[in-house]
Amino acid sequence: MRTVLEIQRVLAPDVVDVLKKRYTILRHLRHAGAVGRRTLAAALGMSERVLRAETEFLKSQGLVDIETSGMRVSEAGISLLADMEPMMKEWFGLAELEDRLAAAFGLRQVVVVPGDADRDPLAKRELGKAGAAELTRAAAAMERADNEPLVVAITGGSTIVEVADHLSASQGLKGALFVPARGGLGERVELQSGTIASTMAKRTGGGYRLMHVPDDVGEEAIATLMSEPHIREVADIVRCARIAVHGIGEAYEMARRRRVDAETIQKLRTGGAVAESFGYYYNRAGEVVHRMPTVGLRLEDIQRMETVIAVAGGGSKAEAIAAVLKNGQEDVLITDEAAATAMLQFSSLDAST
Amino acid sequence: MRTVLEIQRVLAPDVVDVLKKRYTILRHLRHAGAVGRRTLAAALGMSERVLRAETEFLKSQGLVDIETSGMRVSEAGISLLADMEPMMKEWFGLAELEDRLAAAFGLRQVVVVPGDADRDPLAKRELGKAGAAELTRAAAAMERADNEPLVVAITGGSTIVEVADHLSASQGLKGALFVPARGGLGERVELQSGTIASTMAKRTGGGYRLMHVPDDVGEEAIATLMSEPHIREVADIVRCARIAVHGIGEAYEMARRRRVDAETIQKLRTGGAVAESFGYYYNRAGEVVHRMPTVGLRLEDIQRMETVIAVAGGGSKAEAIAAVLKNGQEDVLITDEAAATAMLQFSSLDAST
DNA sequence: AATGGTCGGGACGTAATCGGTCCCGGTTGA
DNA sequence: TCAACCGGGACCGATTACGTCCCGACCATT
Repeated sequence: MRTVLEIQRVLAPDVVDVLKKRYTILRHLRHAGAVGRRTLAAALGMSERVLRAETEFLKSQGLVDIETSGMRVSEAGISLLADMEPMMKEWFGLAELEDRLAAAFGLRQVVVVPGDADRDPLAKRELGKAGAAELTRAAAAMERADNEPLVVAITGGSTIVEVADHLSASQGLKGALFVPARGGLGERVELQSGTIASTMAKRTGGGYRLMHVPDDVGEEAIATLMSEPHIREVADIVRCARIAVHGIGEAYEMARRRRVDAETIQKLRTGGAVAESFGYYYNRAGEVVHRMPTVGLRLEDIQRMETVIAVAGGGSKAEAIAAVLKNGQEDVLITDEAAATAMLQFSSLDAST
Repeated sequence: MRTVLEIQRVLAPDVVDVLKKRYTILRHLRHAGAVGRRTLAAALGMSERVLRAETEFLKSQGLVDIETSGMRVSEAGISLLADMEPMMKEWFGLAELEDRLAAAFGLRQVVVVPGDADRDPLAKRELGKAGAAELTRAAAAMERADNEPLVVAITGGSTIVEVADHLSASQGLKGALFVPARGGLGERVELQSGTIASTMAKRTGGGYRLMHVPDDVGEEAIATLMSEPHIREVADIVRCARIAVHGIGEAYEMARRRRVDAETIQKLRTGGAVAESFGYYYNRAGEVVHRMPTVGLRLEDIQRMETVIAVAGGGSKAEAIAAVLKNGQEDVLITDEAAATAMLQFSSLDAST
């Protein structure tokens, strides 16, 4: 039997956010006493208008009193706040996880959604939603020349599909150009980066480019391909990408899905590969032990990038995520509660050995 | 300590509606099996588009599967539905109350909101919201000549203030003309019908007219006033009203608030007055025992009206509401759970004696 | 095999809402 | 006395919601 809250998370997923927002406002307001809209909005990092809408709502519910000197929480509001405190603790536990992860892996920002993507499809959707939100925000924050489209590099995987599905048209992403970070990597077509890039373009009203590169070609064939003008052109665009959104996979799982040859498997095994991202395989220390031979982004391109967003969750991926983050290209991580908890355990174990 | 649900009812009142809507869709869908959008929309009385948005959401949550033959509830949906059933019963209890009230008092439609307006301010707000929704719907359903504004007659009272506060601009009410149903009845200004009419006009973008009639004048003075062109003009407009929205009060309570003279009090007492509405006082049988002398709507005008909406709640008003409804001018009743339950008790008592 | 009805999905224009921004007159506290 | 801050009002572009119609696919009946 599910709880009321779980049912709501399925049937009306946004309410949790709304509740959290209003709770936060009430809390700050109780702490700050009589304070005005602009001051409060600045303190909470909200825009004046949305905070205004919220406070007007809270006023209409009789939870805050509005006086000429400012707003303050009413008796009813204080009582409600007290009743909410315990049930909010659970949700705000995530904020603490975020801070600890950001510190442990040197990230600019971390978002942790509740649940475990391994077991709960909802958690995966939440990952996608959060990823889409971060991408949108990152794009909005970029300074852009008018004539130059914002290039966003995308990898494949089911998690990134979720990100694509939660994107929508916005100012920041208007006219953005979505490109696959790397060429064909032998996935199913609906999980391939090209498919995802086109979805994103469609949903945001942007454009996209594809690299039509055959799978399973050798290093020398890549060199030949790169001299093709079509491929070359797209590859050049990809290297101008300012944002990248990528998933993270377990090394062997990815190798299996991509049907890599026995020789490579052996290489991964001797190298102790645990993680895959962007077609690179990493060991637990975050060192690259193998690189899929295909065109597109190289590690140094990723380093140059302004915002690299990793989206991956599920307890089973914790080790892989930690490994990739140790390599240290990422700026933003979107993950779930299960992975976050496990990652912190890994990282404290490493620190102690 | 409040329950999660009660907290939500305060902090996010709309979710209950959303939940109910989605639950209803799931339920009907489970019952109907594979069925299409249009068919389902017709069965549920929704527009095709909103049902589509909902089913797309339900699909995105994995609760329904969409096939070429139609939509059907998925395994996960069935399990969720089972979990929801008990918690929904509580909310759907209200639907049953609505049906019984409609049958008992011969009403076209009844809306029962949860709670007790006597004790819970939220219930009163819900009354206002439901009243505003019904008014909007009634207005939208009217056939209107282009050049003739839709006239809506309004009474006073705190409940109708709530209705006004929940109105917003809509197509149906565009250009509507709000008028006080009757002249000054000696209330506080913020509870007077004129004030409310102007609020409604402002919120909907419509117009309003006021009757500037002094309080406490005799019958003969009324006749004189009616010959005044200004008064006369507005009174004529009022009588063309096609919709009325009114509150219902307890007889003595209203008499007290309006500071009526001792003689009238005596008249009310001998007549057994229990209820007041539109300035008319009713006994338990629904007979008019007194009429406040002022200009505006007469009982026969109300009879002619296309839609008369009564909005009143609170257990203490149950008897008064029942009395007014027995007179039988009303088409639509908006009330709350406490009043609804008590009214049904009254009505069954009456039937048995 | 033909056909009429219903299916999901796509598209489009308009109404309504949201949200960023600025302004204003009043209040307050230094 | 005055500057800073207050709530409320207003405006406008961006975004969303929604009514409506169309299309090709599919199915059952003819």
